Amino acid sequence: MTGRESYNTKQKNLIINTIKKQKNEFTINDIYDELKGSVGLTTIYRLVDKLVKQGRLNKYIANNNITYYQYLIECEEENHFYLKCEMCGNLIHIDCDCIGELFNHILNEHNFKPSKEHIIINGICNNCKNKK
Amino acid sequence: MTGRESYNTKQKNLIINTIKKQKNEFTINDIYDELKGSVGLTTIYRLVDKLVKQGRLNKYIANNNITYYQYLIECEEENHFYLKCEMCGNLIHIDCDCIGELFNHILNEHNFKPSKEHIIINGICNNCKNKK
DNA sequence: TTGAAAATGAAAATTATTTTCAAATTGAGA
DNA sequence: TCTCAATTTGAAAATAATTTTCATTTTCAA
Repeated sequence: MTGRESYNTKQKNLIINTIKKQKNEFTINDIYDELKGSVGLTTIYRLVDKLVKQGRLNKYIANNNITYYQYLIECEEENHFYLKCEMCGNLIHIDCDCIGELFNHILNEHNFKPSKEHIIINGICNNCKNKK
Repeated sequence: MTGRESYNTKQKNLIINTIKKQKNEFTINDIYDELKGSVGLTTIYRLVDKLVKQGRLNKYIANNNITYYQYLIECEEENHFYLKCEMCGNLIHIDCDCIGELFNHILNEHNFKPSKEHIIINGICNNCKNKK
């Protein structure tokens, strides 16, 4: 029984809702632009940081050297597997045994225990492939 | 026939050699510390950036929020697949059909064309698993 | 209610990275 | 070997991103 861990606030709800509304990747500034006047920049940095530590957001540096975040679907499955289209930016959540099979293979054949975490593979989605 | 593309310099060689000597991930400062007096910080930033763009270095933000780089093995294979131990930091290059099979599966079953690039899966290596 | 813990946000501080620009270096061709 | 334009370098300045500080406000269990 340690002290209280967290309080609910208007700002937290606003930030989380705004994050969930983002189609794909987003930056700190995307969120700030929508919430200017309601939530301070510092608060956004703080909550986003916490979400990254909790594994609910993926943080990465893109080719253009900008730091992006992606909201990752919450579910009970152990391995989350995503395909990310480099053209349209879509993040496609895959629910398929293939990733579990790969992980088993790695465990058994390569003696390596993969972390249960989000795997993102980049490429081109079907839509964009046909457009070209 | 455009003009010359690149000149060889003492500094470039020093930086590349120092990068190759790093055991695993490294920071800009790791390189700078070794080359202080011989190469300026700006020059290191510039070459490392170029190597990232060429795909010879992997750049990422770790949990501690520090930007790390990893030297990736140069080879002709299309898909480079690595296992990275979260305990000892070892980066293990895997030469196995499993990743090609996964990529074929993604292409055929999920209608998505994965990029031919470096895939890194985190976890715990056999050595460290046994130590615990 | 009350009050201790947690959260907020503006400003300041810090840190990482990029730009600028004058000087030095490179290397192909004369 | 010399020349010279293109490239590279690096110190300093500028910029941009992120974190810290701290006084104030909010939350929520008792």
